[in-house]
Amino acid sequence: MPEKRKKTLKDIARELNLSPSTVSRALNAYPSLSEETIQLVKSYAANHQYVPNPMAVNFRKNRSSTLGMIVPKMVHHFFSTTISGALETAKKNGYSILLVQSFDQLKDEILASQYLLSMGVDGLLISVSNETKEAEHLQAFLDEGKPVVQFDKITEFLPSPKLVVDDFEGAYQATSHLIAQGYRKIAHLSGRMDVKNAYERYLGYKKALEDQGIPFHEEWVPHCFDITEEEGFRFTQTLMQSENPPDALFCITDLVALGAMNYLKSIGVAIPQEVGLVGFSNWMLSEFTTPTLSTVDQFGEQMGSKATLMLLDQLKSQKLGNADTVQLKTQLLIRASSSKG
Amino acid sequence: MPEKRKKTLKDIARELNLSPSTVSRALNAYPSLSEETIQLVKSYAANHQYVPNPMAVNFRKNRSSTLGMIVPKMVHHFFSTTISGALETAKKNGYSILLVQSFDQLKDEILASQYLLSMGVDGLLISVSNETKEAEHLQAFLDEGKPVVQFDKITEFLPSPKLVVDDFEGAYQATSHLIAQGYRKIAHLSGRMDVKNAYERYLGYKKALEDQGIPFHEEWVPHCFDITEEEGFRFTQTLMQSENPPDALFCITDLVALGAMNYLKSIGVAIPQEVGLVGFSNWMLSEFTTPTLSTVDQFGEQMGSKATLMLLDQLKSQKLGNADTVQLKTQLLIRASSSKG
DNA sequence: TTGAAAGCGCTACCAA
DNA sequence: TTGGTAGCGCTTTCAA
Repeated sequence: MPEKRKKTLKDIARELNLSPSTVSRALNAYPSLSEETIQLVKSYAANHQYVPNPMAVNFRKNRSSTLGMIVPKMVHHFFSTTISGALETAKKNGYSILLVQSFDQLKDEILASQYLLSMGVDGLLISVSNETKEAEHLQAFLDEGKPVVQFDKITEFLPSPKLVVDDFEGAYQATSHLIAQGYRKIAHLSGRMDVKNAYERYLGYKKALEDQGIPFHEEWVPHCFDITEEEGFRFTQTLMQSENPPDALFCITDLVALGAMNYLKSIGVAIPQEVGLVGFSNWMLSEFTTPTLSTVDQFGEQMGSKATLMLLDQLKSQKLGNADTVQLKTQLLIRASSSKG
Repeated sequence: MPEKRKKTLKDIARELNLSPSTVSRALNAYPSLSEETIQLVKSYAANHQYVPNPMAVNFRKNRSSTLGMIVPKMVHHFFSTTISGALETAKKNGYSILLVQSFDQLKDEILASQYLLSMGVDGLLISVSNETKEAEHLQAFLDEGKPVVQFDKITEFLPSPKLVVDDFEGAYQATSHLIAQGYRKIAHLSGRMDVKNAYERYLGYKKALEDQGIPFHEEWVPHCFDITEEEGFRFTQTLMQSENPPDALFCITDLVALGAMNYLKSIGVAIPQEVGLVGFSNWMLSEFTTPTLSTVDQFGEQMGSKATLMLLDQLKSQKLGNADTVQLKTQLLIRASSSKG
């Protein structure tokens, strides 16, 4: 390799007959320097394409300028938008992001945490796995003085700031919309009740029914475990074949709604005329189904960005006590699958 | 913050009455040390949860253990699988990945390159934007002795190893499959002819027709510019309304095929009975359309992993001359949209 | 087989 | 307003 020796700060100091400290201060715009010196050094550095060695800076400042980020699975559309938002915001603030997937398994999440710690990240952004029911591995960050921000999928076992979507409200609105469209027998393809988001959506659904005086039937709330298209298909089949089939389905996520849609189409049920359908998360695919799928948008990009800012705030303030939960609003997107009129 | 002072290598040396160099050598399993000392140091380090400071190591070794990765857009399913594969492989080899998106714009790609360079990455993985017709900004990496590997979307303007999918062969197989199914009037919803992947697929399509003696009609090959569902819909409409409508469509990507499918369904054309349909890339959604969409899988995970290995190889060998192109096989996935029988 | 010590590039403290 | 200089934690020569 060409091995071009890079110019260092010391080189500049020598060439300019200044001390390294002065050059350093000039480059970092210290208040006490003369405007003259600052200009001299800055223009010289620019003209000789001096680039500070980031490794040296980080080493000296005892930080890595890197944030760890753990998500269940990055191929999930929502998480990829979340990551995208976090990356942009981190970059703008001089940080980079080290990304790891937990594949929704506690075991992998623990490994990921240890890995990030060993890589010396300055803080952690995490959306926990479905299996996470304790948080020792995350507490380890706090113990080292490294802030953590949880987003979307959170655990109460770790005292850190949390950023969530208002799942309850999103589900409430989705269900209310179905009611407003004239549906009365509304089922909910739910998730695991020990996963907070799923539980909140369930509660929002239930409350909406209650508030408009629609009876709630436990048997209309099957629980998906893996949250797949296949489960959506299968549970919808069971529901539709029961003696009292529903006339609308509110699904915990778009993928499940897609399964429901596919089953309904397979037996020739008209959507939305005979059965209404609403999903959750605004997956890319929901725009392109036939009919298009009504859903609840979670603003993933914004969430990733906001979570990063919350983490950077802690890094700046050097305070770790905060364990507040910030809620982001959702937005109901009404598309063809639930629009009778 | 609690500010727990971390144990350093020097601490261990003192506590064990050894010199720092010996401890360092023991931890890194140097050949010349006595087995005894190695064991002593290693177990002591483990018991006192010593973790080497990665910043110091990188600084000392004048590297960052970080690879830059530029992709057009990470929310695209193919790229997110690619990233996933790269992340895993990098991690296994002690490297992390710094990810940036170009949003398919040269301007952003240039900024991304400069950013990665300033962050001191050791090498670059890149899938170039549609706009990239020169490579000065990438040459800058080579000039600094940092290896580059291009994958999927490549430019010939940079002499670096390249990893691509055999687009020609994939398109050839897809088209041949349609012919084998009995379709004879096969259109191709193509892309920009100045983008290599699109051009190769176009050539594969054409060659397949030629080899089986099926006439080629230029007017059956509209060119998408943005590669969207909307374009798929619109161009299919134009084709189907022409005096000589095709009986099959091979689409440059699944999203375009989805648009085609949606148009065909909207006018009541039966898929695959009346019109056959094949996409490209195996987007997640292609499994879940009705009917399910035949497509060409590109093994994104494997591609990301392989590209990373190619980059690490160069890092190890310290040689930058190589500009070979490695081709990965594709796999035709035959699903309902093209299965008459 | 082990130790001593220099030094990677930068920042920040203490002086002047 | 500027300079001198120690030192971050580690690796790696050179010497023993």
